[in-house]
Amino acid sequence: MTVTDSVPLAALAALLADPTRARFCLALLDGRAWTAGELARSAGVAASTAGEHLSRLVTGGLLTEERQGRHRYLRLADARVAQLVEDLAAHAGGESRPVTLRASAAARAMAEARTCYDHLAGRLGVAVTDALTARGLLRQDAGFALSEEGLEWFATRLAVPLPAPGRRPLARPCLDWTERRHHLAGAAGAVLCSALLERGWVVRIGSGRALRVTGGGRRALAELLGLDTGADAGADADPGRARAMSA
Amino acid sequence: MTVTDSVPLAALAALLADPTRARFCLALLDGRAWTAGELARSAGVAASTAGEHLSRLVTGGLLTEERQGRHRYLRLADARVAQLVEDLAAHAGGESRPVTLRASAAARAMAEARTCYDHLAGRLGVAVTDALTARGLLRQDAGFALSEEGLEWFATRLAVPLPAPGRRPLARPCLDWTERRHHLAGAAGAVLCSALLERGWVVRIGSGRALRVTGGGRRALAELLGLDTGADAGADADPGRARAMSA
DNA sequence: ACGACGTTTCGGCCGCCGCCGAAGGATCCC
DNA sequence: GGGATCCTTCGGCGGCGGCCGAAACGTCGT
Repeated sequence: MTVTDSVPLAALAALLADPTRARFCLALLDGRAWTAGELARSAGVAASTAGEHLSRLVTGGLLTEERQGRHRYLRLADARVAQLVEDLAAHAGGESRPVTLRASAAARAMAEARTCYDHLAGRLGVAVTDALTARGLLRQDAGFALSEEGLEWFATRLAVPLPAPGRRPLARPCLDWTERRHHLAGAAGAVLCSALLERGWVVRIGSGRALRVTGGGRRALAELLGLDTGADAGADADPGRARAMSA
Repeated sequence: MTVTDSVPLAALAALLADPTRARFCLALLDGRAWTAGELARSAGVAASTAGEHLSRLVTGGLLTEERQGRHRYLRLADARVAQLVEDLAAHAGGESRPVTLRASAAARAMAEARTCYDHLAGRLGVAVTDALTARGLLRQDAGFALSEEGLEWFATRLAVPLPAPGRRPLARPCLDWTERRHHLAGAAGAVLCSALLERGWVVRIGSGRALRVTGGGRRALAELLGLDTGADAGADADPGRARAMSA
């Protein structure tokens, strides 16, 4: 369509070159499907504006949409796109963004534990990755790779099936933007995260990507990985109300 | 500065969102340092236009520049940036693998030996400079200077006449872009390079600046300077099959 | 000293693109 | 049906940004 398209790289970059579209993609990094209206509000633009942006992102292949009734649900197209956005964000945020120490409750919760597309991030994500490594389950030399013991740990201790080796690598490093270190991503990171969520070991705080480790989760992680997730955070018996996310 | 900067991800993407700037980065993927004019021509824009783009890329941290005389040399800032550009290009272009491979082959040839303006550069250029120095022919203190023995070496051993001392210095250091060290430039560097080319000790690869040391060149350099240029690179008797450069 | 060359600065032009609000479907719930 | 909610389409506005050519600057080589 436009002149930009003569160079595919430029066309792709142009999709992310707009602050509003970039905000959309960053929000969608939590791996969940958002409605167009939610995204519009979270970015602070009119619904009409958001709608056009989202259409461009969809036709550009970065997002996929799913219509349900009067709702339009949007999510990142796949894990590769998520990886790309994370890489760019990490590179861009590099030096000039000590967002880490913002004293808001939401920021603290995010830094503590959150999802990053479909796997764990934040202090929890890094701690789990470190624990796996310390126990010889995960090797971190060139990239990430599960050891034999690691494969067995997933199968018997965690008791979840790992997908057959397909296009997506089992284990890969993902740069954590609060910890500035790598945590476990890839297929193994995804099944680990969903297992923790399914069993109620971690629960989502509000509607965002922040997570909270429950009492049962704390015990389970201690037993499975020797992980000390700290007994802080008071009232564990209040899974419903935890509106730490917003705008 | 602009509104885009409110979201670092968008600011970074905006740098690559312009076809001309994207072309620059893709061209620079070969790891060489290009002059501003070369980049302008390769992208088909005016020198003034290219200059502004390049300044933006430099201040944006994607490129680094180094000035030498009236030239402005530009290269990708580091390997991380190169990785980022490759990732984006791979995602955008879908299937443009051969470009990368050819680029890396070209990059390897360039790093090995090439001309820099009118003298030798790359590993070969630095090695020759080191050999000259080790034999007491070249002094590298403040600048570069040929010793008495060095003058004689050029006249009798290499058997080429050095130009009479004019405006152009006989020997001067020139920063090597791949080796990050200095190699011999100036009038002596120029006559040395043209002598090697004339005698077939080095030949140009394709139409670019990359060079290849021939079998005879290897022997001659070993005898003249005690230089070991490595007997690798297989078939020396096949000058045609070296199409590492292009476009 | 001079000319050639690579690069930069400066105006100025033009087009694209992001933004909005109002109006018009579409869907769900009552 | 009526009304609320979610989204899209359509003009229209404003501004950023890419492009060029001409002129100035610095460097190099003769």
